[in-house]
Amino acid sequence: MLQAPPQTAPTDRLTVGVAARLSRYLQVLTQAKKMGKARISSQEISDYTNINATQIRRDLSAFGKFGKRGVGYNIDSLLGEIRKILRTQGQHNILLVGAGRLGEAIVSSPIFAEHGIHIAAIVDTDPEKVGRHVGDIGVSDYGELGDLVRDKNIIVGVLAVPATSAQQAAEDLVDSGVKIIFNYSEALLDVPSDVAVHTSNPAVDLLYALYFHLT
Amino acid sequence: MLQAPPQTAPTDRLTVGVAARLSRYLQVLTQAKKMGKARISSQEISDYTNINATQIRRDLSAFGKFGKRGVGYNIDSLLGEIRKILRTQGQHNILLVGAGRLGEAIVSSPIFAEHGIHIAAIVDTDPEKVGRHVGDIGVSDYGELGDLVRDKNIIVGVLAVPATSAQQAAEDLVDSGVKIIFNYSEALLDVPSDVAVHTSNPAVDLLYALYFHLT
DNA sequence: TAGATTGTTAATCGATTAACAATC
DNA sequence: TAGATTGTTAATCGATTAACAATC
Repeated sequence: MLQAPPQTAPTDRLTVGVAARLSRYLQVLTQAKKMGKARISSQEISDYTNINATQIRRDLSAFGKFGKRGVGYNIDSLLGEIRKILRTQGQHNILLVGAGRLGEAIVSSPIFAEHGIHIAAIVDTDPEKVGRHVGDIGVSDYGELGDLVRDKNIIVGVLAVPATSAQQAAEDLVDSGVKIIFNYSEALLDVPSDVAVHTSNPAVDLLYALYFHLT
Repeated sequence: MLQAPPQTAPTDRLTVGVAARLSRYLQVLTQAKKMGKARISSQEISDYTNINATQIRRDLSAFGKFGKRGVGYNIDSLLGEIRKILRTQGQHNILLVGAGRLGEAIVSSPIFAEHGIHIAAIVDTDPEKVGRHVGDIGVSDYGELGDLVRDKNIIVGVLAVPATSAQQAAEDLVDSGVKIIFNYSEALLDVPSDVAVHTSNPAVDLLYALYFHLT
């Protein structure tokens, strides 16, 4: 069987599955590093992600030989390699809509900063909340949403608002030019087809986890 | 439920993928019903979930002919069918560890109640928080965790605590007999192999969404 | 060396997609 | 009827897994 050229170009666009898995490896490596580990094996990553260890080695070896046989992967260098593959080296500015309990919980999480995601602005409609600080960031009036998106070079809008306000907020983000929306509300959003909506729904995950472990 | 079993046996255990997708359909249907809709097409479900419409029809038709050609699916009846398939009709009791901002946000979300998941108890180590109410539920002292798990028939523990406390809380849940842990912290948890850990990590999803829409 | 773990192959299984007849 | 959408098939693609030589 005639084979294609030995090194097929891995610089092509990743599949959704590969990008999702690489992101999870990144998170495990970040945490393992914080715990003081210097090396990690594919089996350890598998234990934390429930992704098959062979699949992990396969994913990584498609981009290079990052591991050492008999030893495992160096956490620092693997972090760098995956960041290169995902091109998430730069800073990404996001705007948070909603300074309630969920919004506060999101801002206070170290996860975003660890991955180069910068919460550049927070807006809320409640006059009581405008001017207050959540973490390091002052809460702006909701009416400034459009200006903030332009001035702060916002590329992602994160919705941490009640379901009843989510559609309106999504429309205002879209009108300001935001093309990626992260929806933490339970609402279904109608947006133009060139806008990507990711709805993050922990309760849905829980439901399916229940199915699996109760039967 | 006097229905004769179809020829192929769909009473077998579902695959992980099917169970996860059915859970997402359930969430979309629940929301669409709240919005006053009575019917929905596979294409509409596809728009909200980013799951291919053919895949949705295929998933559903494996369990019966729930739709009407030219019309779509009746939301109420499809909700009932999927709940039957996932066997999530009953009440499931969960215990929440941590009454901070994230814990409060979780309790105040209507999603859990909508899917028959009952937050039966909340514990926290902070004496300031013990005795207070979060939503309808009083906060108990962390030391009562074991008793609460037994008395309230808890099957799932939800961790909404800082990463530094997560491992200890996981161990205490495991010692009390809990076999399903939902981890909203960024910590990596080491638990016995018969305990299932689901880590829900919005920032990781965001990271991979960024890869897809920035390139 | 002896043990451990990667990198890789090959086989299988499930997901995805286009297409379209059936039928509401 | 005419338009819409399901249910289903068939082809293809990606994920999963076991196995194991290479090699640290």
